Amino acid sequence: MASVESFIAECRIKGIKLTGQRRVIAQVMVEGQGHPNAEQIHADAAHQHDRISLATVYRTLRVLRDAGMVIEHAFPDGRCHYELAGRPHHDHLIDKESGAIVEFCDPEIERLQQAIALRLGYRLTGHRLELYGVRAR
Amino acid sequence: MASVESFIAECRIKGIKLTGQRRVIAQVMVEGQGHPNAEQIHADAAHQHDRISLATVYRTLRVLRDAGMVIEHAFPDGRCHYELAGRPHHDHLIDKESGAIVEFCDPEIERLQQAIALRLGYRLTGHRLELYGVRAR
DNA sequence: GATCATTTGCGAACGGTTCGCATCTTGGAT
DNA sequence: ATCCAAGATGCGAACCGTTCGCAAATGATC
Repeated sequence: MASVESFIAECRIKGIKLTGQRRVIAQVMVEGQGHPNAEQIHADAAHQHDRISLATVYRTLRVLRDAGMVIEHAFPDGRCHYELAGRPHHDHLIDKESGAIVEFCDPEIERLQQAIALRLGYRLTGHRLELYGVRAR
Repeated sequence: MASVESFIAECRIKGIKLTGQRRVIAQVMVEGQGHPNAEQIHADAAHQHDRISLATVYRTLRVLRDAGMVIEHAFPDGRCHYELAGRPHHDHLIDKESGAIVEFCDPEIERLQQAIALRLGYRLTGHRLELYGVRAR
């Protein structure tokens, strides 16, 4: 998902009605980085659109999530954080001191998770792996 | 933590004041099984004590958690679930259909998590690993 | 048993998220 | 370009799990 344009195009293809607010939220998600929560997205969006409510941010994120265009993570700060879907799969390491979020992917862990689920008699449909740590000195 | 008695004894050692309500909650945690949430603990406790509020359950669980005697998990149903601490470390596989929670432990995954954190320049202080799946037919 | 810090129940508050509703906007059809 | 139905928006209230404030009750220590 390189550009706002292609994101908007995908919305159209998926039958998601486009409004001024939604375009702004799309831009914030595509051009922003990291794993913002709804409040941060709202703040960024408000910067470009003077008439956008937090409720609309939540509603739009839900629409995008249900369309598979955005991924929602319930992080342990008690809020949901959002990121663009379609990027390579990864998990998260969360810096307990700064709150910084580092992405990583380990094929070996992914493989093991499959194996464990299978061993327990389950078909894996998803997983959540978060590491918490502090910078090593 | 085999018995309610030893749990109570540990409370005394740790300076946790014992009340009727706390004894009942201790019993529910020690003799119950699984990963109940506060509401379920409250329901079980109310069965043995006719004067126990949900607020007390939360307060007691917090005391026990802070004392390291109970572990709190924020599962994706939006509630916190509790289990006795001191048992061997494990992670959880959650049945997306029934809500059943299966415990597992994989030393290899534990080792990999350490290695990943280190590789990213962090000292691991904790982790959360949940697998979601459905029964394989 | 008296004392005093702690704990309790109650109901209100909290924080993130969702909802209800009246109003406004969008996008397809004309 | 204009109209219209379907759908989106802002606002504030509601929601839900959890926490808090307070006056009353209880437990550990003497």
